[in-house]
Amino acid sequence: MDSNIFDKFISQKTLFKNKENLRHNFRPATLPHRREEIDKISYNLWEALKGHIPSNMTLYGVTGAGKTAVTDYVCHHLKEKGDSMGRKVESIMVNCRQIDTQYRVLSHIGNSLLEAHEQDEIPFTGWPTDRVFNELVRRMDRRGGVFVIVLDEIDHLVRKAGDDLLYNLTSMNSSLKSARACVIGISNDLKFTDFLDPRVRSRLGQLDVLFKPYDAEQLQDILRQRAKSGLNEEALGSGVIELCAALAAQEHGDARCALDLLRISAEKAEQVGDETVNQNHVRIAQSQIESDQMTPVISTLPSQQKLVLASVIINERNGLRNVQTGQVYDIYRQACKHIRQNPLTQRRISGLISNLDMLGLVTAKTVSKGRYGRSKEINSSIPSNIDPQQIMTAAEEEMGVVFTAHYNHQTSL
DNA sequence: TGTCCACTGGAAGGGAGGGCTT
DNA sequence: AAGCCCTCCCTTCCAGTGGACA
Repeated sequence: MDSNIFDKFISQKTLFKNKENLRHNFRPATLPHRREEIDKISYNLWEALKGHIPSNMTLYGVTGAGKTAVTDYVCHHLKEKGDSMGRKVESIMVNCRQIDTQYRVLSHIGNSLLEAHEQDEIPFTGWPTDRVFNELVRRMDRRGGVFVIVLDEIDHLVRKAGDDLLYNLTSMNSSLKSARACVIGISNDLKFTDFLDPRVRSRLGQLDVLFKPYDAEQLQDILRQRAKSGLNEEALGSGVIELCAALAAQEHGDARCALDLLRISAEKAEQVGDETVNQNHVRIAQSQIESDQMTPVISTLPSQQKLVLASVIINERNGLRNVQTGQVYDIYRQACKHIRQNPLTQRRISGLISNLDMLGLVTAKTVSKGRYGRSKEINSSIPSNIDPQQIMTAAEEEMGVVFTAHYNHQTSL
């Protein structure tokens, strides 16, 4: 009889009741330890159900402190209540890390307001921004009701593109005729408002909500709640929840990290055919998460960034720690020479290093060495099993591809 | 106390590549 | 086709800087 490669999975006993419940973007029926924050936000958004404009809000807190989850949760309830009361309330969530220019945020919101039968999407480029804005206003007015615009990771956008978007969005109500809008900004950075124009700052900061990081015990509660609906009862070994919580508490109380740990630990246990998850699986999961997070980030890096990263690692593998920008630049230039590419300027490399720092691939601390100048102290955060030579080869291949494509293009003319 | 190093980081702007409008 | 617009990647220019050293 023919066997299918998937057959063994079908007959395999699973440890999960519902794996989705263990994902961080799953919305559970209750959110433990966030009563106060939920109350604050929902009290404000209650205005929307009365047909008034809620205050704009800014939510602060470290990653995995529940900002996004709470907002999503409250908005979901708001919509539900609005529907039952016959009030039109809509929330639109935009992640400003992925959608990170004014134009793109406006067009994203505008396109999310398209009715199913409509086809006139705002193009991803080509229009003047004010036209996109006017189109958005027109679409919101056509729908009517109150719109809650949630800008997640807003600090990222402000740093990159300035505060024009926030200026426009927070003064939107003067352009709207029948609809109303309020803005909720979510930020990991308490001080991002320093970058804002005072007018924008006062309009956006009408109501601030601070999310404290979860402590280990709170993380345990969260994990227990999710495990109850996500895992089979007998699947959970002793001390697993505690260990996941403790490890995540070290990561500044990141609930997202705790949930990932638990889920992947269970996957690991399942893969090797164990009937319960134990602490060993958690350790394995932890190291997998670390390298899993890193690899796709590195591979999607632009080729020049790859070269810079490789230069940092090469320095480090030669026993140099706390390398300065100039030293990285030297190695980078040699690398360019090696693969026959023109090096970029040091100013640009300095910027690319800061970029790598933001991505968490290196740490770059500006330090002053007095008479010997001011520079960055750079160290890589790359696990030792990643080979800088591979990164360089990848960069080289990409540049080669670009070159060939360019060359073919030229000759075909 | 002033100098000076090795940068940092902001600003302005160019040019290529994508697209829209007229 | 010409004239715009937006984004990305990059260069050039330059003022600013923390702290060791003379």
